[in-house]
Amino acid sequence: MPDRRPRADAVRNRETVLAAADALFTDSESARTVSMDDVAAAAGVGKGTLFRRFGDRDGLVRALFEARTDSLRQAVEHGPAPLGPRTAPRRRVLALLDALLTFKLANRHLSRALEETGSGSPYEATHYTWWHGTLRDTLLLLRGPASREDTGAPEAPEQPLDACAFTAHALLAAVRADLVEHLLGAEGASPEAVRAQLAAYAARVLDADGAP
Amino acid sequence: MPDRRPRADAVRNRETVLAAADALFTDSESARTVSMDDVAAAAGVGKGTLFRRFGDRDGLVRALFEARTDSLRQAVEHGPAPLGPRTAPRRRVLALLDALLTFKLANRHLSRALEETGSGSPYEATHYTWWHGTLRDTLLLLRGPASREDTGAPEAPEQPLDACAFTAHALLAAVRADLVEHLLGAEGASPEAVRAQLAAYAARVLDADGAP
DNA sequence: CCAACATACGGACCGTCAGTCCGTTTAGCA
DNA sequence: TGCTAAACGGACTGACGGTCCGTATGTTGG
Repeated sequence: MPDRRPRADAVRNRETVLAAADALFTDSESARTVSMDDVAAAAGVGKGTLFRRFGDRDGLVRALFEARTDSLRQAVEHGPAPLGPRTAPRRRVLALLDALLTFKLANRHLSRALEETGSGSPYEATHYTWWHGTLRDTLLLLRGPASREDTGAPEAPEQPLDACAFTAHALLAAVRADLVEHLLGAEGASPEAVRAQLAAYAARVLDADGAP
Repeated sequence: MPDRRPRADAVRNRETVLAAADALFTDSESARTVSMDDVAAAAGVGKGTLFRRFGDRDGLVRALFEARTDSLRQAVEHGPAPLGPRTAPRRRVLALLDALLTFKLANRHLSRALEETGSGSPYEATHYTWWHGTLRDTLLLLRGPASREDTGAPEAPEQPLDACAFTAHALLAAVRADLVEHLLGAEGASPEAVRAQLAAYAARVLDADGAP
């Protein structure tokens, strides 16, 4: 009883829908103005097909986001410096943040859609927990393996809330899509200015990190 | 043709609605599960009344938030140290962040409702721009008056994106309602732990702030 | 090449919800 | 007490996310 490969028209439609949704999102001001009917119509596909493929609105946005994000993720997980895992921690943290910010700058609307469309908070999304885990682990390295028995009492598998985890959250919060959008839009900042400010900010956080 | 004072039943209803909405929000898991019909029913008031008073969903949430936030705002604008304007900058920044976080810890659901219900981004909301302005100005003082004749450079009303403004955004992002909720909920942190982590994080940012 | 089956398709349909409209009620005033 | 402007309430509308099911089509075994 082997699982058959998916039908040809199915995969074709999947691509069509993804492309249509992408175009719609990047063209529209707010992601909320794009309805599922719009996507279906733009893709020349029935609504049923849309929901069958992606489950719900969230699923569509997630699928699109993952497709666009895949190469970045590869680079972080297996690539060379400065994003890859063999980079020196401090440099890598800065590179990770800059890469994430750059992606959001280039895909503002999609990123906003992802963060605001979630039925729950964006913090439950697997892509967030992945970024957070990666960043936290790198911060842990940066801080040095020495100070690592303190956070948890020897027998406490549940750390209350370790400093690296919080720092990772706080740094990621600084590149949230709606903030980025606001800086670019209402505050009229250039992408380069935002990147420069983030880099300076992150450097300040890191430089103070080791020394209490 | 003086504007008459509002009718007695109108103000009574306003309070009733606000109280009902507050109760509903704090009881419900996600603010999105509270419909306007729910509020109207709980307040024992017609839907028309609700919308006449508050304009739309956003208006209701904003009104409620402002009512709950008012005393804090007073304390920041005119109160004594550590929140008031006469506090030493470093101490005041820490106090502001802690006060804001404490408020969000105590009013999780309302705060989340405020941030996620906005038709636009939360960054356009006046309460955000107020917090951001206050924080930025205090950071400016902290950094020293030296580097500061530029803001109102006679001919440059548009600064590109100054470091204090960005830092203020980044620090405020660390206390966003959904992050706070996540830390408390999914990560099981205690309110005190979150406050401690935020204080430590902010201190790191500030201590590095002066020295490039 | 054909038949039969699994899979996918489409769009009518449903429930919910924000927001509107308008006929009715009532507070406030002279 | 009677008049009027203000407020009230709830039926109604339009839009949207999501479901259902009869129909069409790619795929596979004979």
